[in-house]
Amino acid sequence: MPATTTPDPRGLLREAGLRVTEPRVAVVTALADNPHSGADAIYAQVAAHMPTTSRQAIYNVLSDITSAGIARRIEPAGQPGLYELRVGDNHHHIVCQRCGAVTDVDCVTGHAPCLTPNTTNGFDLVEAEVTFWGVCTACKAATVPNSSIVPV
Amino acid sequence: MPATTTPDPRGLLREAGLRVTEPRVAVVTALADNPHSGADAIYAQVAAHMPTTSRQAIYNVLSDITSAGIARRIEPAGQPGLYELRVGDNHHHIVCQRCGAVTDVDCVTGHAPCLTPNTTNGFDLVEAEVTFWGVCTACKAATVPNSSIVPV
DNA sequence: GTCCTAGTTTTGACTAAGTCAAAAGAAGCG
DNA sequence: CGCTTCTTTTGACTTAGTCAAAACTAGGAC
Repeated sequence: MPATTTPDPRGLLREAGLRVTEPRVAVVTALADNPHSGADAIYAQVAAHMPTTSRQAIYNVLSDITSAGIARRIEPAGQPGLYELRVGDNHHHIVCQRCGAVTDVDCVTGHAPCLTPNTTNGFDLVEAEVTFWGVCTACKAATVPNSSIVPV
Repeated sequence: MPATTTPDPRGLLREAGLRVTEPRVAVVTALADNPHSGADAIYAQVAAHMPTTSRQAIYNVLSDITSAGIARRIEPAGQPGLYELRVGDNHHHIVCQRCGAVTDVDCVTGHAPCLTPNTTNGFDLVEAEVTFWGVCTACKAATVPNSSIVPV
């Protein structure tokens, strides 16, 4: 009953020039079902179906598919690295300061860098990464309203 | 020779309602001299003058002055937490993808959130954090031009 | 000036997240 | 069907940071 929204993991891998193996298919599928997951969450999900999987394999696969351009790694302050399959559209994220929930936000301009600073201090600018911080619906509704994980 | 740009560490601490102790003064001074330093770099700098200092003391002080509002913690992806004394002006950062160097960029609007997404997915928006990624002058000039620490 | 007490610092063990490297195992070409 | 190269496993290790209890000290009270 997991309504696999996956656009064919095997195809994705093959197109990226990566060998199609069980762990890789499992990781891509897990990411398609649960975007913005960390290595550990993915490991848990994959290990449920494939108990022989090692945590190291997950790290390997994530790093492989990230450098192959299938996945992207984001790292909001105070959280371990999270991965998502949505790549190349230069979108951004809203992160909940209380529970860490992450959702996507479309980029206004649609191409990188979507913003430019008024002075670059001599840097060659490649990309602007925008992270919106706020409080998600669930946390707004929660009973104890004052316990942020990220001090403002 | 260290042209202490410090606006009186003792005053800063006292105004924030914190006890003025040697480790705290040393950490604030170190941060004033070297903004965007990590806990370890600060520890090295402080320990040079105060060899009895413990790494834990540095973590305590950093966390104290951060929650007192004297310092701010930033955490660019792939790097440990960095601290700076410049607070309350909602500025942003440019980070070098090769060497990790960080410099400040003034915020265009000057107040938080300086940007708003076109959909908040139900989140209450608090702040927009912008990180510009690029290549610093030194790395542009470096001999080996292709070894980023952050894959694009 | 001296004492007291809450707030600080030290010490040292511990956790989380991730990396490194060598050996065992499989994908897919010929 | 076998070979070669790429993957995965195993397990030790590193880095960044947290937790908790004991020792110490800044600064107000006397």
